Amino acid sequence: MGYEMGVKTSKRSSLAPLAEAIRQARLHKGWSQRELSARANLPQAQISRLETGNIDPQVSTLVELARTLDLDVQLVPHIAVTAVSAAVRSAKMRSEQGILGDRLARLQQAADKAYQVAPEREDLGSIGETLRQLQSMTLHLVPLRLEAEFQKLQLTLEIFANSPLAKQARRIPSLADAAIWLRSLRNQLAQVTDAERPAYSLDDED
Amino acid sequence: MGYEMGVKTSKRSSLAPLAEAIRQARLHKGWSQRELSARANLPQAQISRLETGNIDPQVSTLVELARTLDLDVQLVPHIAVTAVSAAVRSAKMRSEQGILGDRLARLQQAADKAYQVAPEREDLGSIGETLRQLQSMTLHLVPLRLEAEFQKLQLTLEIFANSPLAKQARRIPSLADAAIWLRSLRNQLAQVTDAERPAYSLDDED
DNA sequence: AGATTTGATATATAAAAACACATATTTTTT
DNA sequence: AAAAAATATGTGTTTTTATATATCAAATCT
Repeated sequence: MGYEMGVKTSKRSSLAPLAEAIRQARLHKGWSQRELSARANLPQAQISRLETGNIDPQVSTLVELARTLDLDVQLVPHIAVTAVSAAVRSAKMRSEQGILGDRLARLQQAADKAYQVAPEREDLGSIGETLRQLQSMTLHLVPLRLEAEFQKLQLTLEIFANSPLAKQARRIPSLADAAIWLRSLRNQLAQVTDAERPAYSLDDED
Repeated sequence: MGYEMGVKTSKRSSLAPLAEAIRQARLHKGWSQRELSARANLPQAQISRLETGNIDPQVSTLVELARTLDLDVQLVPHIAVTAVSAAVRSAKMRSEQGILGDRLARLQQAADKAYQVAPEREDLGSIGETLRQLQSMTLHLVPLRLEAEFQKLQLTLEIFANSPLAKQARRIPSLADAAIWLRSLRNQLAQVTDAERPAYSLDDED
């Protein structure tokens, strides 16, 4: 199977960074190849081949994938690459901070509402309080990994607040767990703010 | 000839900016399609078709052309495009200012040398003086259009300084012309520095 | 453990680029 | 105005992607 792949591989080696960037962007959105394939209207097989560097796609294919992933294909002068990298990094950071802030605000609102429904539940009070504290902290990290947990908690809180039955439900372990988890998260962040290194890494796992 | 071009054009419309960027980069280098074709090791016909948007090239083709033109194909997050544009603009500006400064310094050196050879020629003295003034000015524009003229002048000065025969040549109109041209250029720039708009446009002619 | 999802490959067909030429058509130079 | 250079376009062949579909192995979820 290894016949005549000399030219191919050399030609494609320069494409590897682009392929990897596409993959990372997709993972960052939490999309599977199939999900991306549906959104970009391209076969999943094609995306796999592209990401693994087994093809040298046409520019329109790359552009379409990029567009779907909120990316722009641009030609950057070599003399500007470092400046551009810095600009991208800081723009990303700002954006993710904003996303995190919005999430925390919505969570806190949901927690407050739930607490009004059931003021006897200490865990709800704790959750609201911790969320308030988290918001007031200047975050030195953008803990993307937490988004899934946050989403679950948001849902739980909303269901609790809106369903009149949920109040007297026999047990809602997720809420108690969430209270504990949130407090420990706040403690970790407090350490960070007190001049320590981040407990959660800032970079992606590559 | 216009049969079935619906899909093609729509697919390719998003590529137009890239094609145009390649063309502009090539023109900025002062290269013909043939020159680029030789450097990038691609047929000229292919470059023409790409620049006119008549094909949807493979990514390796785009990357190879870009690399030859000192460009990098990058995926820029939409949220970062404005910041990136700014970064690119300022990096370009810094670089071009540097190029212009170097050119002026070399010109002045050549003019001085020529003046030493023939101190009786007033035009040479004027040229040297004007070049000195141009260098000391903070330039608000990057007059790329002038590079060709500068190059010619540089050559003329060097030939004059190095050839012992040139001194008593019957007429060297280019030198006298250059002296006048340089002075008028300096005057225009002086106006600019005195709060006016640039006489030469900063942008390219598109 | 079993079911589902995910990513990588395989195959066959259609479409398009890459290529090497040749040749117009425009633009620039002299 | 003529010559030369630069760009666009045409043709036939080869190579490669794009697409549809199926399958397989591995990771993930229940």
